[in-house]
Amino acid sequence: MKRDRLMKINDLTWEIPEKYKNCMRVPGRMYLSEELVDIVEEDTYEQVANVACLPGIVKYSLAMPEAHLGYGFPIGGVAGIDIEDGVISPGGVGFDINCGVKTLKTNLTLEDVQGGVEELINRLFSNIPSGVGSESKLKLSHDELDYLLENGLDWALENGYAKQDDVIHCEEEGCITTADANKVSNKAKKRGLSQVGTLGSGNHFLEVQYVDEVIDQDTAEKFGLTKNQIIVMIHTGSRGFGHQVCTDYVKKLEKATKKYNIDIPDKQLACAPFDSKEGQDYFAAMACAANYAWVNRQVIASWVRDVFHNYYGQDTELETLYDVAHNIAKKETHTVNGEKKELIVHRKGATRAFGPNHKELPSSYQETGQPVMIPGNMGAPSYILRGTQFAMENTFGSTCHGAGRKMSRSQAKREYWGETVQKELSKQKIYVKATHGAVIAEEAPGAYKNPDKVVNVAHNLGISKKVVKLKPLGVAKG
DNA sequence: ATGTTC
Repeated sequence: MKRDRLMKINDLTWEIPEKYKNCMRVPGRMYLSEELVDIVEEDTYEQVANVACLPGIVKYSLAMPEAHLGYGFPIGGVAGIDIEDGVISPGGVGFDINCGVKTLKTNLTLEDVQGGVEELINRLFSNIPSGVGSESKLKLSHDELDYLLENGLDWALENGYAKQDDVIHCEEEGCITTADANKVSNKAKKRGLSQVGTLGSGNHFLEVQYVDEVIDQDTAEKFGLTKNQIIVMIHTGSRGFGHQVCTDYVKKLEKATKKYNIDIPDKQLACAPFDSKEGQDYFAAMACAANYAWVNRQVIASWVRDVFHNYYGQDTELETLYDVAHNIAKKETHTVNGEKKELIVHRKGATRAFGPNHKELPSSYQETGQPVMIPGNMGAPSYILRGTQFAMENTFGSTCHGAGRKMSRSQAKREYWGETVQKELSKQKIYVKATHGAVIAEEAPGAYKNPDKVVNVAHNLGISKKVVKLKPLGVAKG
């Protein structure tokens, strides 16, 4: 990245001045270490500046420490936009609407699973469909799907896939109530009918981990986390359903951008006034995809429970720590220049990180702030952090969602061979089971930035604070 | 991310 256009605010905060582009309404703000500044692509910097041109954006166009190139908005991008005179943009949510992480904490320890991880992962792999276009054991009728889209986790509760505790420990309690299934195309619904309870492909995974290090003892206790405890992380989203919703609405909002004479520097920032018919239709359809993803992760969690119960006994506990979205636009109230404002907060490859005493958090997390899950890569640690007041004041309550790619998928496939990567991971006692070698090559640890360095920026800055460090034992991938 | 090229 060209440093001459960046203004250094402090060691971890960099600003793109408002005057960099004529259309910018606010400055850009990127949270990066010196080292990360050097590896962020020039185009990512441009994307942060472009987002600053959107009508209604307040404070800053933000980029979290993992920032890299995305569709229109950067991955790791956060934008708070005034709902009264601002826009909503599908590019600020991403194609995989409500891609996110659900974390289950077990009552098993490292000792309990030693020697059995390979068998456990194989069982998880064969019980939870994965891969591109994978189909579920669960087939829904059109009416059932419509109900699921508008009711989210309540559908899972009523159909025996969830407990009340799962609903409480899920962002938004697993349902954006303004979802309207009439705003979703039949094409999207057709793709969605057979994919509830499927993992998908790419960076999606199901990982068995253990708590390697307790960093914040007090919060770890409140989260119910202890050293050597076995943890399961589920990373997936709304599959072909959400992808189709995004595709449909990018086209509709490209037209709306022209209709409402909105001047944008990049076609991929297609948007509509939040308050317009097009904006509200997208928001109602996006909510359906968000609800779909919460149900998807919950159904997978339910099958994960079945596998553990069969393998380790019926009394094995797998409680939800939390389920959090990292590709979503949410209606939230934040303080802007001393005034409370209703915003549509776009988080794209960014995790919500609400701090203590936030009314939207369950009572169990009022004191600590919400749990934040940041996966690393197949061969590296993941972290559980907590949300902070600093995040509320500086990032609309957001932090990074992962380490961020360092290499494109195609480049990774040129650099790595799946089976070689698998063998190297095996030497580190990490068992990987995938549909084919290409996915392992694309997801090779070397294709990602060092997660410790990215998480440390978030931690040192204070937009989330480390609670425990997790190490992978085995992973099932699509 | 994605029935990986409308």
